[in-house]
Amino acid sequence: MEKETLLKDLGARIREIRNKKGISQKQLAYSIGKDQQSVQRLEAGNINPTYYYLYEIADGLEVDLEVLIKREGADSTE
Amino acid sequence: MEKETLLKDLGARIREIRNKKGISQKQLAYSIGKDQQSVQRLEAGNINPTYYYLYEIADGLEVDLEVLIKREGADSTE
DNA sequence: TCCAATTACAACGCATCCGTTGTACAACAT
DNA sequence: ATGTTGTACAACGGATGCGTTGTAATTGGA
Repeated sequence: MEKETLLKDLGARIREIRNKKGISQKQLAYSIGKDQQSVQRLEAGNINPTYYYLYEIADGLEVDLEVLIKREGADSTE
Repeated sequence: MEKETLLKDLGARIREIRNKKGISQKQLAYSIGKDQQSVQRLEAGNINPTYYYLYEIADGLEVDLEVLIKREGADSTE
């Protein structure tokens, strides 16, 4: 799996969950002490977030970290 | 959850899985193109690894990324 | 005793994260 | 037309990731 694809997929999952919750990038960002622009870059797949950053996002979205991580059809040997 | 605690827990899980597989830090590191020292710092909880780094580690350990992430007794609202 | 393997810790340095500011554009309401 | 909200893109800069080198302590085998 290519790094760029991996990050874009992650961003897409985060965006999907956020939209499902009906909150804006700004609301999510502020709820965890960040800026709208930071969330935008994350969702766009432009950054490779740290573990703690992911933990904060999961917290802001009120989901378990695994939910952000889980890729459907994932295969550990790919 | 404190950042330091979170990283130490993550490192401990990675070490546990690696030991269960019976491979050394050096073997794991080399299998994913890294150095023993990098893995040592990760397991010690001294770094806050990126998403892609975790992905590589999971690959080297031949487990799903969720396995590294999953914390027993985890609560998204904590 | 000598040597290899494993793990740990510290320092250097380049690349990257990510907080922040500024800006822009579309959709919508007043 | 003006203001508001949501989203996107770029640049700056301090902080940190992490690859690398060097070193050292421990364990165990020849």
